[in-house]
Amino acid sequence: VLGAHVRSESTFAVDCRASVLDPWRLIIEPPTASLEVIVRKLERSCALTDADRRAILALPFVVRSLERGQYITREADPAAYAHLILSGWAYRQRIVGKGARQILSVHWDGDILNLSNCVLGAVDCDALAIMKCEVAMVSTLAVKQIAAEHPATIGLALWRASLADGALVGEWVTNIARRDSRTRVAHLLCEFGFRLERDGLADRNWYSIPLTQEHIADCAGLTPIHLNRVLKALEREGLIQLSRREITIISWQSLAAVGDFRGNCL
Amino acid sequence: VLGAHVRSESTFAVDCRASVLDPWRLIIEPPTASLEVIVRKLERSCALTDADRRAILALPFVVRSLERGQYITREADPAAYAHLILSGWAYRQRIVGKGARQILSVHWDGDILNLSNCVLGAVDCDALAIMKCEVAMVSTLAVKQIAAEHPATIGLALWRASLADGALVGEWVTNIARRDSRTRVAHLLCEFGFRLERDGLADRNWYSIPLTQEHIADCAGLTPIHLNRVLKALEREGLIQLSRREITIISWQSLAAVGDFRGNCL
DNA sequence: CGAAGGGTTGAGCCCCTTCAATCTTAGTGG
DNA sequence: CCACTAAGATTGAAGGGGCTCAACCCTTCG
Repeated sequence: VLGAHVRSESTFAVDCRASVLDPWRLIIEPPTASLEVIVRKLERSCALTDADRRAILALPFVVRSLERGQYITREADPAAYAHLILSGWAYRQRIVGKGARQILSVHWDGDILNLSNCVLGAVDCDALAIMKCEVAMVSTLAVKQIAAEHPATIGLALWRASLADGALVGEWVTNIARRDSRTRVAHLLCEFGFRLERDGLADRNWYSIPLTQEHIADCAGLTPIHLNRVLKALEREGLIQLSRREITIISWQSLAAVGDFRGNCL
Repeated sequence: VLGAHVRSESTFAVDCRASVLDPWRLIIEPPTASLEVIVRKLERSCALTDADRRAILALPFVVRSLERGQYITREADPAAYAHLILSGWAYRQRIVGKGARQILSVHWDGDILNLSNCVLGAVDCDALAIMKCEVAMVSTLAVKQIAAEHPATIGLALWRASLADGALVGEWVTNIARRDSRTRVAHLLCEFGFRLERDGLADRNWYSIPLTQEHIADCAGLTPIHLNRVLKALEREGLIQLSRREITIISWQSLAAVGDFRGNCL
C-alpha cells in the first residue's frame, strides 16, 4: 500500500541526498526529510521547549511521495497514520450519492492531514494530492502518545491545529450557504492569500495555486463553468488578475469588501 | 453578567439532593446541577478512571439559565468560558455581511459549546439558546488544565468531542454545497434523529425538536419558505410526519435513502 | 502531430429566492 | 373564558442565479 520509499529520519542515505546541488529543489522540497516544517507550524500557535522540539523531530516516520491526483487516504481507511505535509498541496474531499464532489479543505506545507481522523479513530473523507507532494506518515499511536506526554505544549498545539482546521470548515459552511457566487469566490481567494501569507509561503496579493478551476469550484460549491464566469467577471472588474495558475489581487481591500472577508476567524 | 447561583460540585448540599425520588427527572434533568451529564458524554468516547470522573465533577462552575433566543456568547467575546450544556438546546451561528444567518451546529445536553474557541483563544461565532437552557460555565483555564493533567483520558475525550463537532460541520458543508433541498433536508432530519438516539435522548424515528422552521432553514442553507415546501413535500410523500415541533420518520430506511444519509461519519 | 486535460463561451431551463398575503397556533391580558 | 396579539407556518406568483448541455479553444505533453 505504501508504495514509496521508506526512510527513517536517521538513515545515512537521507543525509547523502542533502548534497544535491539544486537550490530550487532545496527550497521547495528539502532533500533532507525532516519534521522541521511541522515544528515551525506548531510553534506558531504554542511555545515549545527544546525538549518538545526534539521529541517531535524524533518521531518515527515514513516519507511518501505523491503525484498529482493520487489518493493519500480514502474514506473508510483505518486511521493508522497522520499525514504531515512536508511539501506540496493536498485537499480533503467527500463524495455524495449522486457522485458530486465537495472539497472540505485545502492544505499545504506544515499542515497535518487526518489529525482529527486519527484522534477520532476513523477516516471520514478522502485526501488527495493536488500536486507533487511529500508527506511524512506518523502512526496514530505515536501522535497520541507525544500529545499525551507533552500535554501543555505539543498536545495543545496539535489540538489547536486540528481545531483551526475545523474553524475554517465552519467558515466554508457560511460561505457556501449564505453568499452568492461572486462573494463566495472573492472570499475564497482572500482566504487562500491570507493563509499563504500567514504561513510564510506567499504574498497574500500574489500567489500561485496548483488548483484547477474545477478544484476551486468544488471548494466553492459551484460548477466549474459558473466558477469560470465568476472569475472572469472579477477579472473584468479589475479586482484580480489570472494567468496560468497565478492569482494577483489588484486591491486587497476591494476584494475583501466584495468577498465579505474578515481575517478574524483564522 | 453571570446572574446565576454558584456551586461547587463537592458541597454537601449536592449529595443530599441526589436522593430525590423521581427516576425520570434524574435521567433527563437531574435536580442537582452537576457535570454528571458531561462525564457521561465524555465516557462514551473514551474510558475514564474514577479519578478522572472525580476531577471533572470537581470542576468549579457557574450555572447560567437561559431563555429561548438568548445569547450565550457573541462573536468577538473573549473566550473566557467553555459552556457545558446541562439541559436544553443551543446553536452556533454566523452572520454574513448582508445580514443572512447561517447555523453552524446544533447542540444539546452534554455538549460543550465553545470548547474549540477556548482552546483557540477567541470566539468566532455566536451561540444562542433555542429553548430554556441550563449551561455550566467553566473557565477556559480550568478546561485546559484538566486536559493537560489527564491527557490520555480527559484530554483525549475533550479533544475528540471538539473534533466530532468539527466533523459534523464538514458533513454540513457537503450537505449544503452538493445536495438539492429535498436531499438536504432529509439528511438533516436523519442526522438529528441519529444523534439524539446516540445520546439517549430520543428515538431516531420519533423526536421533538425545539427548532422553528426558520432555524431548520438556517441549518440547511435554505429560505424558510422553501424549507416549508420541502417539508410539506416529504410529508405528502409519506416519508415523515410533522405535528407541532415533533417529527416522526415513517420509514428510516426510505428517508435515509432520500437523504443520502450514512451514519458513518458520526 | 495528435491527444488529453483544462479553460472559455453560449443558450435554455429549473430550483430556489423574493415578495406578498393568509392562516394557524400559542401566549396574554381583560 | 374570550378577544387580542404576535410568532410561526403555509401558499401563490414571479423572477433570477446558477446549473445543464454543448460546443470550441488553448496549452501541455508524449
